[in-house]
Amino acid sequence: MVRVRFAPSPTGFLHIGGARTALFNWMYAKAQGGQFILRIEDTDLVRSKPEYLDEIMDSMKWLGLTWDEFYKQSDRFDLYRKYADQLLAEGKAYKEGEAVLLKRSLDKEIMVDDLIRGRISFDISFFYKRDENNNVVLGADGNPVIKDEVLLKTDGSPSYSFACVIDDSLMEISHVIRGEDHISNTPKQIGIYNALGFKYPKFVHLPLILDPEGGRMSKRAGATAVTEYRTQGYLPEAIVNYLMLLGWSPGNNQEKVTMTSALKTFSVKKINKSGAAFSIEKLQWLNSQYIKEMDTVQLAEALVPLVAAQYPETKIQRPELEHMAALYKGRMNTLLDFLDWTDFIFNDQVNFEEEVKSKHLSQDMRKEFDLLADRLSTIGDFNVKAAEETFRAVVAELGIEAGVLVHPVRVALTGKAVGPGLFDTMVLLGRERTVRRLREAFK
RNA sequence: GACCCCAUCGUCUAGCCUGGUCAGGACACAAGCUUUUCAAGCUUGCAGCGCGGGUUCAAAUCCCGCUGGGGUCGCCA
Repeated sequence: MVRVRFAPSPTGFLHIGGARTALFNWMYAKAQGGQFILRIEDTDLVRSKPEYLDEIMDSMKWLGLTWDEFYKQSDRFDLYRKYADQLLAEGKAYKEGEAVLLKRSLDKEIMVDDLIRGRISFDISFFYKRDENNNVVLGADGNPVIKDEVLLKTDGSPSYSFACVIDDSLMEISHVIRGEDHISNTPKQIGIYNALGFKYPKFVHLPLILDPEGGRMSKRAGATAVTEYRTQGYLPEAIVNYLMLLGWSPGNNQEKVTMTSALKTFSVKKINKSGAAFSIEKLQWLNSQYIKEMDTVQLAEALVPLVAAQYPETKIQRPELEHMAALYKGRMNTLLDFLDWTDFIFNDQVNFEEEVKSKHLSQDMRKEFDLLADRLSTIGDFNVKAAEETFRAVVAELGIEAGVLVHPVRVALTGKAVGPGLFDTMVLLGRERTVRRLREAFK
């Protein structure tokens, strides 16, 4: 039975890199018919915060990464203490003040078998104690001093490695899938497995996500927390799709992948070894693809909270929102883009971009606008077809090219030089506001 | 610095294991088509095996070195 775990520590928001680690674990569990465990590593009593825990769980649920079992290390301190006492009794550990340290065995080298990297061997010098200048500290006998691993800290809480090894063993984790930054921790943990007499799980170290320049992922490089992407209007499906492509490929030149099809081919051995730079452009493209495919009703539903946050007083109702969603869904990269496109509908006053206004409305077209407004006021049903026929008739009557009138009218109605078809826009705005904005354009 | 990992278009990647198919796809970028505008869509284009040695009839693919990038070196996780 495959059993994997994601083990975040609640000392910050769920990071996009952490989300990918969780995703790969989750996918492996699902692909193998196994179980996915969420284990909260809150052994740092000072830095762990309940609000971060809530945020991590919310983000995971939002991404669809649901878990089969849940544990918190802070509930298990007695257990770690018990094993520390056992090692103490066996003479495999010793006390230093209140802390408990592991006596290191003096193996010449330590092997770690990694499912995607093969065998990694560590030089024993990895465990040498070093001073602030990184020079190896020598003991009285002239040999290097080995730095022993802390098992229990002075405050009684377990060290990361100790709790991790005990939990992975007791929870019967079959595959430890984690970031590459843990490779160097693995030989230390191997020592703990050996002392405890526990079997090793299989290790899988994922390549790290790099910033767009290939450097270390940091706040400066853009959004790092999953919640930030959420508030910026990215869909969970798009994020999940993008993240799975970072270090793994479904083959067959697929980019947009459904989870169902991804799970059919997902395998740990096909995961890349090299780090992957995060590209916001590709995420945006995927997001736009998912938005375009979204059902209009569903899209409108997703837009409701954004609209409510931006326009708490709005009287715009659901049918109209759906109409807007249908018209703009082809031009959104993120849900947030919707608000930029549609501000002219929510606001009484049109917000003109100066450049656009001077380009399209500097020439006085009062006469043409008034004529159009007159005709639009008198047609029966104000629909797209009727608006277009009326518009074409006015243009013909004035003896001008359609384009001469189209652009200024769009700017007068929306404040923008670009957007969906003009007649769709008119109908969306409604006759009353369309006519009013035409009449007031040159006042 | 020490130890460890890694290396295909600017970016994500297929191909590498089991050497021999013009090194394939996607994002971005550029051009064209379409069009009342901008997007979208469709078509086309640009662009890559880090360097140096081997092994071999043949190397992106196997081996070694170099260089470059990343990670770790806490009583943080």
